[in-house]
Amino acid sequence: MGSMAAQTQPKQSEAKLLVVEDDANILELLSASLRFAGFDVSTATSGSAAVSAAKNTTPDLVVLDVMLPDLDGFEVIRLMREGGQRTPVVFLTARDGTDDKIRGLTLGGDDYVTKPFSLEELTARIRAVLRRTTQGDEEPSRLVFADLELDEETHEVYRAGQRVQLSPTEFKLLRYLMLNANRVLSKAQILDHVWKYDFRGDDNIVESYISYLRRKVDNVQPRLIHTLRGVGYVLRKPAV
Amino acid sequence: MGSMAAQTQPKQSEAKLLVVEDDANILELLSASLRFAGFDVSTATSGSAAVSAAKNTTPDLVVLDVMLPDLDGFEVIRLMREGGQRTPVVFLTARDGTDDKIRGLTLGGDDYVTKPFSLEELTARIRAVLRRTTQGDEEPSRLVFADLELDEETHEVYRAGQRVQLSPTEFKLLRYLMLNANRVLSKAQILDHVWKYDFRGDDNIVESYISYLRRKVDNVQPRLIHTLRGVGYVLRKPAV
DNA sequence: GAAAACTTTCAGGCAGCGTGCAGGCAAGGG
DNA sequence: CCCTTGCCTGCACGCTGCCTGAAAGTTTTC
Repeated sequence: MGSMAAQTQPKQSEAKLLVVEDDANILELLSASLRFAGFDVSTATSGSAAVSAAKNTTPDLVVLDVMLPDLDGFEVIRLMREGGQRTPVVFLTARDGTDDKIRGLTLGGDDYVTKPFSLEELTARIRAVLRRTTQGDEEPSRLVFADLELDEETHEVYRAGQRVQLSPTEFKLLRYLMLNANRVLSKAQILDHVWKYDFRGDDNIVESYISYLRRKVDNVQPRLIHTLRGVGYVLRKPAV
Repeated sequence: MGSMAAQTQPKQSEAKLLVVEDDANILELLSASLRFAGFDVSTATSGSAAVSAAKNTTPDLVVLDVMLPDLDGFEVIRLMREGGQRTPVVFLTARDGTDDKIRGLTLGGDDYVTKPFSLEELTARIRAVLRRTTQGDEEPSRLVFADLELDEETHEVYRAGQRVQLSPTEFKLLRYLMLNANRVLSKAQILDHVWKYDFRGDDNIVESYISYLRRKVDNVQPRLIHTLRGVGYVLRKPAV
């Protein structure tokens, strides 16, 4: 019969997140999708609200917009840490990389993502930070499906033991497919998760990247990337 | 005598739906058939009515036309969620994919269906979203009848253990037959459920697709798809 | 600041699919 | 037994969705 039990959720460890963001649209986008990804999400829309929320709910990680109406993100963190909390942070920043303060963040185990970002980018960073800071129960950084291997830390990809070079978008797409192996993904879903949220292009770009991936990663038997005409794509082992 | 108790309804969990649609014809079509499919349906014909209806009846899922006279669908959702409701949504949208806002709909477990749609398409999406968002009591995604198996998530179909490839319409038709196993379905009924509601064609297309299905899926003993001359078709195990 | 790598769009081509038609066959009634 | 009616299915046509090469546009690298 069919393969097997669950393949339940693309879920991650059920960690508690605090998401701090003043733009209502982006906040909604983030909380909806992070919740769906299996996190326990609470929210705040200002710096001061964030500080007290962090005190009460003791999140495992904070997703924090740098630009806030009252305090800026760095102030928020300073206050939290004065209060004794060492919660790791993933910052959301605007693209003006001139901001020196961002540098040096990765030293403390924190990280940042620049707006606009894709959800795959953000969740990958969140997972990576949690992996680093949650010592003990090693969340593995290596995804494996059939003879396909992808290492989230080193960004290395192997098919049938052979190293394959992927561009950033190709990598993100493949990771998304692997995290959702055996689940059919529509082009709309792929666009929503792998491309930046402000992308205004059409579905065809997904077709293009599927084509690139096939050439680089799926050019041997058995084929793993399958098209379901009118429905979407799926990563799976061929019929029994 | 006869087979047995019930085989009651093609019922899904008796979930409460709120259907929001301003076109009276379509609203009637939807509420009638969703009710028949076993849902507990309430309706609204404007955005503001929808918001307050949602507050009062706390539906398990909202079917929401994007184009409404007062607020648009996105505003409705925004207001509902500001009110603390996390109800999942299936949007009904026009086909002109140019609508930027469509992006991001698949993120929180929500989904959308483009007009014109078939009732099978819509109910399948509703079931899928409920399955995903109702954690806990796993509604199975696999329909089984005799040695026929159909997986709604992966779109895989097996007959007697053998994998069978179906086109989208073939798949929808088979799903409809399986959801209504042991119930006689007229060609008109099939046309109404499996084909888009604006289809203006001939009954003969149902005959054609039944023929395709027989060839692909019913070419072994015992035959499961039966013709009732002058009445319709039925999926059932041969006489005792 | 030039070159290389990467992303995005465009367009041609192809295969799978949906639909209508028509000839043939089977069932049922007179 | 023949005629009628309803159903089955092969065929053909046109359309849609998908794939991919190439070019244009953008970002990164050196």
